[in-house]
Amino acid sequence: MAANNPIAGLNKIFDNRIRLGVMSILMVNDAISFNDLKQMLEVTDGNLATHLQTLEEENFLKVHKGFVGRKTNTTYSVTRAGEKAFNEHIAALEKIIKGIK
Amino acid sequence: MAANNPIAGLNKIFDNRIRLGVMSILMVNDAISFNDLKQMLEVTDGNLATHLQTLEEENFLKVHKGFVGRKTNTTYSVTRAGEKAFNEHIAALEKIIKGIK
DNA sequence: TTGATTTACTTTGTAATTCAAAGTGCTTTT
DNA sequence: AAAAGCACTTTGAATTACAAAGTAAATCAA
Repeated sequence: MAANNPIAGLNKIFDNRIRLGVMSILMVNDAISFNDLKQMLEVTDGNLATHLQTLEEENFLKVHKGFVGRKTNTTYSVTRAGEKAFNEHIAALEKIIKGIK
Repeated sequence: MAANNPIAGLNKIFDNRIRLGVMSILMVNDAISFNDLKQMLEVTDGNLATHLQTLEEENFLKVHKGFVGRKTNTTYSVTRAGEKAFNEHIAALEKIIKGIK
């Protein structure tokens, strides 16, 4: 194994830009709604929903189905595992970036 | 358009980890051979070849088919356009990372 | 000199991924 | 009552990614 392999520490889940975006938003904002994410990332709802599902299946985020009055209000936040995995991914990215400069 | 869209500045070409790895290596090393890249990134040659082709078609890198003695020695290096595009991608990544911390 | 190996690929075929669009069910607004 | 919004799911098509096998020219090993 090449010890200097720059991409070895990257997480495949975060190769996708939308999932990377979702995570980066949720790392600094607690409990963001589906609609907010959709607007922030400028994606279709079907597309966003599938990526959120992927992230949820990986246990990287959790869903809170709540209500505002009688209207459903779904929010998302990162799990401990998601935080850990994302930080590791970011660390790998930083290593790549540092290698360049 | 959401002005705070964190993923807007990312380049689709560099979403792929192998292409990201190739570029990050070539940004700091001039004239790296096919075999060196293959070993550094731990990929199959078919896989590497197609990603190099993609990068070449985008005009992000150029190929030098040279010789060591009478043996072929192909090396790769980034183009000006590749350098620019990659730096922009890295800048977008850094912005995402900075947003997190 | 014959056979194995290396380099730098290309070709092939499959599997996975990504995405938009349309549909669903519930609620709210008009 | 009708239209629109929210939070999805389903569908299907297109793109992408990948390993494995094949190729051609050269080198090295016996």
